Amino acid sequence: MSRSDSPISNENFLEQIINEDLSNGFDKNKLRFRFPPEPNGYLHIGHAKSICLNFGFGKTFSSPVNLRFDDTNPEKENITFINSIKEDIKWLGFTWDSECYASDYFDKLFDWAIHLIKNNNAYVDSQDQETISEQRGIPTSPGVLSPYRERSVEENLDLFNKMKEGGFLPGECVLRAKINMSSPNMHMRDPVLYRIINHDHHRTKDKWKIYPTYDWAHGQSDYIENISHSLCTLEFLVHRELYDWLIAHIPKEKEILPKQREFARLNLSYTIMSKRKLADIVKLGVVSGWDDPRMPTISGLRRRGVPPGAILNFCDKVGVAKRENIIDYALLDFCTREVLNKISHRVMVVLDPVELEIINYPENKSETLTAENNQEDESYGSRKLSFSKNLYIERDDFKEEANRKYFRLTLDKEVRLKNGYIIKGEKVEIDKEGNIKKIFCTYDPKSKSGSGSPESLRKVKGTIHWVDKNNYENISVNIYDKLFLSETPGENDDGDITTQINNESIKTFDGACAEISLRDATFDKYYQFQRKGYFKLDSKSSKIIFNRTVTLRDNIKY
RNA sequence: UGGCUCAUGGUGUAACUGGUAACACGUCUGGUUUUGGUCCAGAAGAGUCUAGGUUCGAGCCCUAGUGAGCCAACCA
Repeated sequence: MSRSDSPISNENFLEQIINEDLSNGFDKNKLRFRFPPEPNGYLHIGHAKSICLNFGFGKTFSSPVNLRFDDTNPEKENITFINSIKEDIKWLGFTWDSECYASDYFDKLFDWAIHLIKNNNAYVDSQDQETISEQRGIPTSPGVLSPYRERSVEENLDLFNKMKEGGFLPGECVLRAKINMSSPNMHMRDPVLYRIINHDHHRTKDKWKIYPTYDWAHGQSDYIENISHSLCTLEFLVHRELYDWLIAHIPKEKEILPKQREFARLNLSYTIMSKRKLADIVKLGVVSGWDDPRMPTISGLRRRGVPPGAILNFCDKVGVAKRENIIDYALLDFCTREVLNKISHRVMVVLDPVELEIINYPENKSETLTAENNQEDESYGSRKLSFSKNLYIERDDFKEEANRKYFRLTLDKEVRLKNGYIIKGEKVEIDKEGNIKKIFCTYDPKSKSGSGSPESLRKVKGTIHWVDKNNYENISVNIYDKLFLSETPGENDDGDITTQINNESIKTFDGACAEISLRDATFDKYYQFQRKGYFKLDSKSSKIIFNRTVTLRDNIKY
């Protein structure tokens, strides 16, 4: 097969690395990956990239993927976050092999720390944080050695045990690896392995007074779990030297030495990925919560109506590489529409209603029309629509007069009522303020949709949606816009993310009129309000409230 | 007067062991259409940060610049 017609999509650099390892003799059955979130917040679209990457490798190599909570900082972590993380991963459609916790390895980690001490590779430093930080120096010049660096093994053992027993206050002392205070890599300048934290842990409760740092816990957890490839974002690249050093200095108990490799994190235009800043706008009440439909969290996107498949496609299209990137939000919208177009139930909803009366339609007549639920897929069936003399149409679907680029209803021109008849605007009733009160039209009785009559086959320029004034459901609709004003809000906020907030990011239409079928709207369905966009029933309300997921692609050129 | 990483159309990602740039989004045309949606057809848009070098030939290799990012938490 020639290169040009190869169906194989290009593998990213990480997949190439794995394939190289395989061709160098690494046993395919020993491949194992992991997704290691810290349970200190909700997962966002950036995490989705990492999830898709790791679980994606799990699929392409038929390898297990662990879900491991990096729970080494009890002050910031809690069970709520753990539960939300698990829910989000499941919703995306992935299944983890083992559910692991770094905290499960605290005993092991402690033993290995003793091992380091005994081998003169770690020591207890009795200086405060500020002093240690000063001694570490700056990247361009070497640091200075701690005066406690040469304590005897016995003394270190003694002090470390005392740390464990709660014999010291937080900040009084730490356990440090003894590596190289002149390394150009700051992380090699005797990094802290353990610190004292007086805080109950959500799993180990009050068992521990000391907690391992990220560097001490992460690589070792990978090692314990037999992770073959530990994939993380670029900012951890400088940690790799330490990652490898620590694994090289603990007892050799495992066959597989995990390999850390780094890729660029996802950035999305007009949004922030910083968990801290996301937590800030939640705390400040800028949004209603982590799952506010405007949030870039998985739960926010879910509530907004973005289907999991769209997120998966998006992560696939975004690619994996090592350079800084800002993905155009339009790509996410495209992925969302792409799947929603196939699966959504079409319905008619008038967001901003104005009355339309059909002059020549019999006064007390009412008829039932049939409409397809999804022209992309016949299996979605059809539904009944009620039609009568008085209807509601969208206020901006009418203009008394307009140029020929305007395809909607005007006086003297014909348009089709979707699934109904062809009508012609005749006159308008205007109130004292000059607002259109009511529109009058005539209809062609022979033009009924689907009747097959010559009249019904007539070409008209526009089709508008409508709802029967005598038979509709009043609903509320949330229309969302971007939460942030700037394309790169995190870079323009001068430390205060609230300065970047778009105050018009939500508009609610409480007087929307929906066809009656929406009385039976369900949470599991995705809807398209024809000509208006894709909508999802809000999962947090008992009333009928719809959230607009995304508009339809719009090509209007006036 | 540090170390490391990166640099390809507007955005993102490709280009096998070097053979003069591809795909997707976006943009623009036209067609179809009972959603200004979908679908179909097509177009514009980079000569690969700069300067040298190696080579018959370089986006790919080398050197030097330039620009961007990361690192000096007892966060992850």
